[in-house]
Amino acid sequence: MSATSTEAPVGGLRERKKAQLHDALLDTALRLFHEHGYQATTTEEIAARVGVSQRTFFRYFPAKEDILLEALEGVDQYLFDALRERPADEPPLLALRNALSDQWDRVERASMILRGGAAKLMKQNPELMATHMRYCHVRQKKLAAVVAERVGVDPATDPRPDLAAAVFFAAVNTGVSAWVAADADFDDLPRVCLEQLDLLPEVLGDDWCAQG
Amino acid sequence: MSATSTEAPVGGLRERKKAQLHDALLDTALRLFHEHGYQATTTEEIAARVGVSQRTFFRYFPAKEDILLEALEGVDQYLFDALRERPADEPPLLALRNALSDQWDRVERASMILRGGAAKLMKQNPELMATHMRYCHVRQKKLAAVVAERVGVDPATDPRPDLAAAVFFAAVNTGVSAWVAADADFDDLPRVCLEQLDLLPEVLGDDWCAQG
DNA sequence: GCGCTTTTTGTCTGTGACTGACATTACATT
DNA sequence: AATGTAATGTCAGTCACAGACAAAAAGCGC
Repeated sequence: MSATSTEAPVGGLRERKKAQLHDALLDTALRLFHEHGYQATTTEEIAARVGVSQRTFFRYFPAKEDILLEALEGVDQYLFDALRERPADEPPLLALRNALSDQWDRVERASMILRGGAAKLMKQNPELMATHMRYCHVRQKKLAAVVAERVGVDPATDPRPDLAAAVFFAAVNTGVSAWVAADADFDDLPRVCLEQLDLLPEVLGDDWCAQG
Repeated sequence: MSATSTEAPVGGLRERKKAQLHDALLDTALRLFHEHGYQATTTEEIAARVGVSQRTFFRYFPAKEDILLEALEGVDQYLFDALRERPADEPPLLALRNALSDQWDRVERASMILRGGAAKLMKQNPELMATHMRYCHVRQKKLAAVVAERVGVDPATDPRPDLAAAVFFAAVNTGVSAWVAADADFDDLPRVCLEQLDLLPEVLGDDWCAQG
């Protein structure tokens, strides 16, 4: 039932309950976001629904927004896995592009909440698009690490993995943004994003300036 | 004295006072951010220092963060101007790169608060980097409009201006991020950002994957 | 099972961003 | 000066979040 969780083989009762509560909070929050919208859902509501105090909620999630972060992290995980499975001789950004394409099937099956949910959430309140941007920083760092690992360089000294991750997210976010603006169907999302990625060479290139 | 303001030839007394108060709030806020940090500065403090109620502060700035947005908008204006002055036959991203280079001199002279300030602000609390990301959405849209105008396409139908703006900010932000991490001098900022922009073709290219 | 330590949770309290409602003041117009 | 309109102040309220401390619930040796 639980939408997320790495399902460790469990340690003591303590850790089990902790993980359980964590997942309960996450799932409940996402469900409430879906039902009433992000803003309209208070942290007290979430806590109450799960049966804990608001204070406890904040002990599991430093901020309300972190709920969204974790949800995205779940999605990113699929992307990372997909990236690792791409042939090593593919240049990084092409591999990312293809990984994005590969992962979509898995995401679709992953979370019902995400499927119809993220779509509606984004359309309901565009502020989430802005809120979402804030996390790109975190997500980029992780993606950069995976890219660096893949290429075999040190992300601390080589700026290219960071830049590649940034460009990738820039393109994908532009795609998401366009998709929201177009009010398109959920299944169109990947296509729109891939289009942006495929457009990168042209946008970067020199043959784009003199025309009407 | 005033750091910002388009200095209209003034209409009635009303509008003059309004603009005056707006600038006073902006300047005071930035000064306080610089002195005590962003978090430590309360909206009440800002309002009190200017001599108005907190409620009035929020009537001028929908959120505390909007102070930062407006400050950035001021900077962006220089970038837009610089971009418009670049030769028309330069491809968009190269023109952006050069515009960034061009604008720096003007920015340096523009605001004392920005000069030593933004640097310290970013280093003091890295959360601002994340906060800052949120605004890229807004800034990107505006930049995309300028790019579209320059190239002579409709930004509503052609996705390339949006993508170009997104990629540009992605690179610049990666540069800023690296600069903050390196704890470098303020004057190094433009160089670091330009480096990222110059690195774009390589990162996009195919000749980057097989090496140790 | 029974104390004892450690972790986790609840409760209380407080701060600070932000908002709606409404009275009040200040400019504008005639 | 009279009156309408826009700006401001005041007040009360919501909500995200944080510190402090006590209560409850593991874990652990006996």
